[in-house]
Amino acid sequence: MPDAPVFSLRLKAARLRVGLTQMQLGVLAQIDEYSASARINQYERGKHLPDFNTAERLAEVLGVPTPYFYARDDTLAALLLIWNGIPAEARSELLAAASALVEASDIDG
Amino acid sequence: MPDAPVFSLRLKAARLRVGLTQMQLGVLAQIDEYSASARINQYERGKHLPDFNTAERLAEVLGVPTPYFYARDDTLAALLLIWNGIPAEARSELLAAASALVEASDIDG
DNA sequence: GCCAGATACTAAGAATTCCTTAATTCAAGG
DNA sequence: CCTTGAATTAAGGAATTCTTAGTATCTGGC
Repeated sequence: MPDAPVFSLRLKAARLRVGLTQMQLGVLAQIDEYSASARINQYERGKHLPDFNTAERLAEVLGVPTPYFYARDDTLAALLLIWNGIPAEARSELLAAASALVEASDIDG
Repeated sequence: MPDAPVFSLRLKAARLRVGLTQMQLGVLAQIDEYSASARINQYERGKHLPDFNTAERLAEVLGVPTPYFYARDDTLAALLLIWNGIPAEARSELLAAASALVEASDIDG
């Protein structure tokens, strides 16, 4: 299967990290138990993509921010994974650090 | 319109920042000129959502990372905006800073 | 106020995509 | 082998989006 959608790769990676089967993931994300397995498989194989609400439920179950599923850049994906693992205060610090980097790159071109 | 999809809000905000009309944005994102206006409008009004490929083209035109469209959290959305405005080296620094924050919050719980 | 052009917005059927169902394939143990 | 759980697939029904054509709203000039 050439060029699987980003969504497929990220979903599968996240599911395997957590250690769920396709069916388990689907059921936890409130998909009907009779179609849960097929649907998660279709997402991971790149056959279909879920709507946004489903994506959000999958993200919650897997402990990732929803945007993670849509991040083609691996470095950004890594950053998004970290985002969900730190408390609100640390998130603010991170945003401040990012703003500082903007200033820096603006200055020295 | 109660609870417009995140995508709608982010798309409109990004388009207005850049200063394009709905039609201009659609055409630049390679949508047929006869349907460009209607489609962008449907996205911004939350009537429909685009497929992933279209979302990526819109993101490129608007100078935002694709995941930005799916970020419900405003703080994360701000971070994603910064991401596209800094060079690769600064991105690595940001990821390193984020990793350091994980260590910190792991330690002092 | 009125007009004209640009921009935003909408309805509805055509086109496309996803979801459900039922079944098949694959892998690891016993 | 045989069984069992997990992964995978086909195909039609269900749901969504896209195209088309048109209406509405806004803005500047007169």
